[in-house]
Amino acid sequence: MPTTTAAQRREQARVEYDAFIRSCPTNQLLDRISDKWVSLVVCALSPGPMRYSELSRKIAGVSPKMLTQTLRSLERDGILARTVTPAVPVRVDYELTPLGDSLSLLLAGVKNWAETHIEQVHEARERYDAEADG
Amino acid sequence: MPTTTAAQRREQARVEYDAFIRSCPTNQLLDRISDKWVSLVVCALSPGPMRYSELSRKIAGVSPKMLTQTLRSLERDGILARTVTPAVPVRVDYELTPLGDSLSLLLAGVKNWAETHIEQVHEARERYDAEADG
DNA sequence: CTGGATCCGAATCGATACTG
DNA sequence: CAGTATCGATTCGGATCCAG
Repeated sequence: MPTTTAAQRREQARVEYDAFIRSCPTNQLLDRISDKWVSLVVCALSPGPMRYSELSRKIAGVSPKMLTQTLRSLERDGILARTVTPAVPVRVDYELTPLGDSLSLLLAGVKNWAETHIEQVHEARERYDAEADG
Repeated sequence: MPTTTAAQRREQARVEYDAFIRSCPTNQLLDRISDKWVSLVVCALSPGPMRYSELSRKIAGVSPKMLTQTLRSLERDGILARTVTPAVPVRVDYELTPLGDSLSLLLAGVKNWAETHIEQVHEARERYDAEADG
């Protein structure tokens, strides 16, 4: 007789669903842009190219580790291009690709929605929290 | 002389920047919709109301804890409404509010971008990984 | 200047068991 | 049916040190 039934079946469902989710383009994209630093980097780069140290200063609170990590993954995804200029102090520039520009446009849409509706969200929160108090 | 300099200054910058980020509506929204389950719940609910157990089944891999947590925060933000019908087995329905509908529209836009561009991302990844190999 | 490697603490997720 | 409480596992992010 089976020592596992419900647990195994649920585990199975979880794995399958996980695969489904990961294969969904929307979720892949959400996973990507949801990263805390991604939108900031894309936003920072949208006016034009920037050096590593410039980004590091503009984004302020980011650690070298996270900045590099973010930059690398965005480069891998074709969102931005990395250009190394071999000099005595090495110079590295980051620049949005056309795909990156397109993404920054989408982000602008998100930003627009956020600015239009965030107040409603805040009001809803206050109502909700007020009820919780009473 | 100070034993802390760079670290302290960065810490300070981090705190300030953190405040800036959190006050930014776009980031607030991104934080919200980036949650693994949020988009799934909104998507599941967009055709119409659903009961807790229906959601639980439709979203499959979610644990009760995460489902409740997601539902609660969405309710707090005015994205969905929770309706309790006192009966012998209690009945609870969840339904998108107008704000939630609006959000699901935005999500549709995101989905559209994702489906249009995800292939480019995949191609970029393959190129990148191929270079890494060689 | 531009990062890579490592360690560690915090936060988060998920499974399980239990309640009304 | 609709959750809540708890605990363990995992993951993430930051600090630090080091290298090209």
